[in-house]
Amino acid sequence: MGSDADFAERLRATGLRVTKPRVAVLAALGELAHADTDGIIGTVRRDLPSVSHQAVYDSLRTLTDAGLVRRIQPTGSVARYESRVGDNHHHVVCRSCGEIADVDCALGDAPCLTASDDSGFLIDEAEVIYWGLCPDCAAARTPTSTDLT
Amino acid sequence: MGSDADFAERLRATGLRVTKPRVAVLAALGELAHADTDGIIGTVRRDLPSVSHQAVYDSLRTLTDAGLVRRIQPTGSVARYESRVGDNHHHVVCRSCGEIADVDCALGDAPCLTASDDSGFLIDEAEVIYWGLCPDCAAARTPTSTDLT
DNA sequence: CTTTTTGCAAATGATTTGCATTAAC
DNA sequence: GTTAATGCAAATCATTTGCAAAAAG
Repeated sequence: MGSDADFAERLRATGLRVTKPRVAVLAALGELAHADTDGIIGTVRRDLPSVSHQAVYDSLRTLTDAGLVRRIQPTGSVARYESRVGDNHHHVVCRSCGEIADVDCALGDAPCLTASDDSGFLIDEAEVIYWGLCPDCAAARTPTSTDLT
Repeated sequence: MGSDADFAERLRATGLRVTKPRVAVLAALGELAHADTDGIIGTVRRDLPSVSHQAVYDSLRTLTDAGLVRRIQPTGSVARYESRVGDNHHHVVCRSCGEIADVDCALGDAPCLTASDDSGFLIDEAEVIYWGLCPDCAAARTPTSTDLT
């Protein structure tokens, strides 16, 4: 889903300079679902062995600010990134192993944007995290009993 | 909303030992809406000048694990805590100043728990963060134009 | 050529760890 | 009395900062 030339184009279209680390980060996010910085650096270094930690951090911040990448940080986890499709999707996080998967909100385009009392805030986005157990961790436990251990 | 004796009782009811830091942390969370560790320590030290950083961290973890306190961590923010009422409420976070307010989800008791595709996860909680601008920050900007600056 | 980005190293800041002392039960 | 929690200091880990060298437009 995207060649390097493709990523370069996307960067240019956003008004960003095309640099190797940035392209490599976009490529890495194309393969890794919800990678943390470590995973991203690892993958980026496959193509670009010499990238520094900070080049990746900087690329991530730039890309995030530009809206090409989305940053999420489930409570108790390090920052994770995903290539943002612009669609309105949310995440399921496994309480046990930290695995993350995408989910589309059942409510369509602007889920939950209707807070019953918004305290006067101008809300522009609703971010939803579903907490639970991934299939593997659920299977490892007794599905109905020992859940609170 | 809760005297120290009250907090002690709640701790006992949960099977936790009643210690000064824990009571003080609960008391602090009773006054502070969505405090970060720093704020909590500050408030706790008003009553208990000698508490250590770590006693508070430990209390917070214990209380969080026990379910008496809820930990939230909006992307790009430090961990924040709130006394958890057990009700299903969510949060609005100001992109500009970081202010947090509570909101009740318009959908009632189990909002958004219906993910269209749960990837096989056993979901037990939906955490919603509404991003936007608090009244003050919204007023500081032109409500409708310069929002993307 | 000019401006932005990289890379390096060191700094920061939140959170955790291990262990002796102390307090709760 | 036992067991668990505190306090202390040092460690860890993600992330940021400052500045010279290198690369992009």
